[in-house]
Amino acid sequence: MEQITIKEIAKLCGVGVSTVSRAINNHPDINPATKQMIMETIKKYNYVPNNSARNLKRSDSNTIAVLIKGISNPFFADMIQIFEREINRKKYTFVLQHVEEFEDEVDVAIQLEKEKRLKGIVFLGGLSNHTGEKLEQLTVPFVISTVDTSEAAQPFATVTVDDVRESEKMVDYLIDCGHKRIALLTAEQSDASIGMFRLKGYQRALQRHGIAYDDALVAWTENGLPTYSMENGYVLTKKLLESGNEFTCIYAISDSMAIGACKALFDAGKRVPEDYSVAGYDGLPVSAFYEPSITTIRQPRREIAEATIKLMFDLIKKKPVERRQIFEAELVVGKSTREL
Amino acid sequence: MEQITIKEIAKLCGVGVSTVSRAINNHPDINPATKQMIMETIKKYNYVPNNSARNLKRSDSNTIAVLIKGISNPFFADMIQIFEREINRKKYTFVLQHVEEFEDEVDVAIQLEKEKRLKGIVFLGGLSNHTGEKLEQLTVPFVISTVDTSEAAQPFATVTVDDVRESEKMVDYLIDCGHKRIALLTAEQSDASIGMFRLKGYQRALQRHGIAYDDALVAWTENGLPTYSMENGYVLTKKLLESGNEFTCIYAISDSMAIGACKALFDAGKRVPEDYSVAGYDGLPVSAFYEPSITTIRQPRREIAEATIKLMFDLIKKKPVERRQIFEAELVVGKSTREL
DNA sequence: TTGTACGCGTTATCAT
DNA sequence: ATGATAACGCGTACAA
Repeated sequence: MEQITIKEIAKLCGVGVSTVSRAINNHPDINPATKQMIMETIKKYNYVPNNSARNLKRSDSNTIAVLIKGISNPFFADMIQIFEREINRKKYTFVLQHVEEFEDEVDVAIQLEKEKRLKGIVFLGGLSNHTGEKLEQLTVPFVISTVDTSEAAQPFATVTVDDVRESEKMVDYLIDCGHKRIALLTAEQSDASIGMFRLKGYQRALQRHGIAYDDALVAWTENGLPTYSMENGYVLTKKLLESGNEFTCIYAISDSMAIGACKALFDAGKRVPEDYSVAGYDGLPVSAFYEPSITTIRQPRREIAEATIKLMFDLIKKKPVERRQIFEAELVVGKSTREL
Repeated sequence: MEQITIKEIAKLCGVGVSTVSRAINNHPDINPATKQMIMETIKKYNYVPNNSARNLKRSDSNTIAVLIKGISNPFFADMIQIFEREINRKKYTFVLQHVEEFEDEVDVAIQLEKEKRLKGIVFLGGLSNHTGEKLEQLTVPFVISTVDTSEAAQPFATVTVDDVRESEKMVDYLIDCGHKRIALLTAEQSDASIGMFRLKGYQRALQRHGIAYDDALVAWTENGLPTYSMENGYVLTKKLLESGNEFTCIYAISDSMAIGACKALFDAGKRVPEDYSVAGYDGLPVSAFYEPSITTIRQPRREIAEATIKLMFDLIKKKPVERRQIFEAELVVGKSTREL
């Protein structure tokens, strides 16, 4: 099957290519009759304009790309929907770009910006330890969503929660419930992002309440399992139980891990929360549907997503903005924790 | 910031553009010294080739696109990983393309094929009621994964399970457990795809066992909620309970709905499986971690994903293939159902 | 081994 | 309102 081009359509219609182009792109100065005739032959011959050629020629495009590392993370599910809806609502084109595990999201962004003549970029996930040198190669505005880079004096636009503070809030609550020996399920020891922040919040809460930090109660991810998965939560909890160390509560840095923890406890014949309290983080829908419902930190995902897009457009429109927006998360007390 | 092009790099290096091109694309006939020099200036000036121009010029690209409708569906999560891994393993480029809810996935495919000079296309999700006329506009091989179009004599390459048969298998099992009044949580009444198939399996099982099909036990999705969500399962179950109709078992056409059903039952003071048995479909990881674990139909997602890619490459290589591959799913008996 | 020049399919500028 | 033509940035014959 031969590639049909705009030239051939022009020939078939007995007009010039520019007229066809005008028809395609809804230009005003074209005879409605000619336009209709052209559109009909286009339909008839199934002509589809080549996007590469368009992007090459165009100088701008009203397109906003959302780059996601870890696209199947349930945390992003409804956020993606909101990005899509809000960007379309502004008559912009929404492009969702998946970034592979081994890829550098900034490299992908730089490439995509040129390829698609982007107007703006949203980073979702990943992007933890970037010095920012590379980010300066981006010539369009960008917003980093949900990743709290937290290094002071970041010039970048970010919309996040304060992971340290929220984590501390949770552990505060658990301590207030009377728990003193709180186990922590967390990321790899090398993690310098979310895992580290939530760990820091844990440590701060302990310290403020005069409880000694006990290494033996911290379960680091070290098998190859996906950090935030239920399976990892299960495995870590099992190891914790087998260690013989005593604790009355498990705080997992994600809801999925918390659910895995519950399952491990059930399998060991324990009850939640009667024998052990279990808490998570994120406020995924499943935390409310699990039985017992999981005590968690509900991140305002909708608000974060909406604020991200608003910030994006404000930057595009060069309005004055607050570049560093921090949302407050909500402690949701479920049935998985109890007072001692 | 000026767009830096291959020409400028050539000028900076004092060579012709073709030499720069050769350096970039790892061509053999180039002086290693020249190449290194060029690569250094490229790095120095942060030159990134424009993909649109490349795609425009190239006639082929060793790229395979995976088009997904409903990208945040947890059912696809690990499948995406496998696609990514397998395609990369074959030294092909993997492109994940999200299809918006209101978009026609075939239109997107046609456009993308031209834009990126694709070698092949995988459809994941969506694509229910296509007559196939449009699909014929695709000039590269494509595979439809997990969507059982099931209309006989489809000339398309598909990798699926037999949704009707598997659904029937589940209901068979429930009936064997002694359940006679089995409520069904299903999709919209207008659904002509997965929802319809699983309904059909339900009906067949009832019929074979001489149990009358009772309209009152079928809860159709009709609020605007996402069909396969926990929330929808919750709402439908609640309505079912309030209807006063008697039943001993709930069969939901997805695990998420089943979990929502359990929650609704718990909230109504019922126990699972003592008061009501609950079954799902899909075999998502969460079905095993939920308490009680959900009796479900475990679709072999890994195998389906791997077979999809294998079929894809066989089609590309024009090897003889079995165009219509049907995998068997596994009935996983959890603790959410019991014998009467 | 390297450089020149053309064309990929489209849009935009400038005539008409 | 319409048509010819020059870019857009790159790859690749072809010539050197």
